[in-house]
Amino acid sequence: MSSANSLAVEDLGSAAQRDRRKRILDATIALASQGGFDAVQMRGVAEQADVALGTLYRYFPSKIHLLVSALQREFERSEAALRDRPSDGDTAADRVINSLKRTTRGMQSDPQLTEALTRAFMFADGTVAAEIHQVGMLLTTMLTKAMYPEGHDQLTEEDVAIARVIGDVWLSALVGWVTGRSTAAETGQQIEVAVRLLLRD
Amino acid sequence: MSSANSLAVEDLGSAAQRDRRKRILDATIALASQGGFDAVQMRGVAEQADVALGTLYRYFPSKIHLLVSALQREFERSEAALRDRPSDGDTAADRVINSLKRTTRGMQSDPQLTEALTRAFMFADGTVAAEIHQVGMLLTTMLTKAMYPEGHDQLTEEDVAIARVIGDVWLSALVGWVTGRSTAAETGQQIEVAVRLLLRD
DNA sequence: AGCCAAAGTGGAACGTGTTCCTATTTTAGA
DNA sequence: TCTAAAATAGGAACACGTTCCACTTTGGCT
Repeated sequence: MSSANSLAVEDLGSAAQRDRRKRILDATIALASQGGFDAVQMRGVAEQADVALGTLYRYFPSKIHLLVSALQREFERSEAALRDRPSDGDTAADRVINSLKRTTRGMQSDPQLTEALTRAFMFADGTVAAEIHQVGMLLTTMLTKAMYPEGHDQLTEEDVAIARVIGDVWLSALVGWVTGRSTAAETGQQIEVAVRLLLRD
Repeated sequence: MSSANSLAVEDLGSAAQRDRRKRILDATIALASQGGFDAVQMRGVAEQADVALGTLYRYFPSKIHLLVSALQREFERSEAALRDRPSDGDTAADRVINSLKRTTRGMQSDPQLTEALTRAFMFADGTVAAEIHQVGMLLTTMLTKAMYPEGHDQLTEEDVAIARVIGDVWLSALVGWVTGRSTAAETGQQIEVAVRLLLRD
């Protein structure tokens, strides 16, 4: 730990380090928004974040780590937005569909960024397991909260399994859209069909 | 078309061209089996296939195209095997689970190859849409045949939707396994749970 | 204040996917 | 059989992710 009296699980280091990390992720997202995965070039990120290339690699050991970390930050924002203003609807299916469509719409409003982050996520190998796991947890949380907006003492195994399946379909649909294999409308349709199959109240 | 009396939809060219193509895909699969995605290096494939680098790129415009084409060929073999000897079982769910587990087991017996092909598939962009679509069709065919082994006059939209969702989950599970985020057992479990949720007879 | 380890800088260098070019070989058609 | 076009060989060159190194700056401790 960098400071003896810190109790945080994640040690984010000094203020200067937090600042560098933020600048790097900001630069990453700016470049990704502009030109997608290919436009995120390590030399470019370093320059735009005003950091040496070696420093960039000290913070993020690969381009994939960098992009998945950016995804994590963005996703946390989405989840927070959903927490602030949950989707309403009469049935669990409606609420889940609404939540996913809102999130999807948000991502589709910045296609290049979404392309960059999604490609990185799908390409990530075992060395990025920690970050990937974080994102998966966020997604599951998001979905089960939509299923049980009041909160629930304990989720059944089936609840979690359903959330996981929905998450898988959502990711596949997103990949299809990102890689230009399906339209935004088809993506929405795909998600809706899957959710209605899985959550027939 | 290269020959006036060919009626095939896919023009495979002269015998020499078919042979080159086969050699290239053989070399690709050999290298992938041995060392996975990273071991498939374009110079190495060219050398092992006894073909110039430029020729390799004439046949397959990128490493991703190359690997997805290899996946397609392998997948056609799997589908044919399943067609020859369909999985039996009392319910649609049982047959689908058996089919997927057989296929999955086959892939898991060559982890490096599977890693290479799966990563390529997930990373593919719109320029590979044609090949990707082929693979998707094969998968859907495989699943609907397991659902209705006797054949069916016409599949309902729901049938196709279910097959698609199952395919998505299967791919996600495979990616999880390939990237070292889940074990073979978890992968099988994940598929089984999804199928039973979707196909409750 | 002075010291030392850690962090950062700047940039060279390497590997691999991809492009490009010229010379040679193969193939199809007159 | 001869010729023009297409395909292939062989390899240089380029781009970008990644590694490495020598040097400088920063920050905490005595």
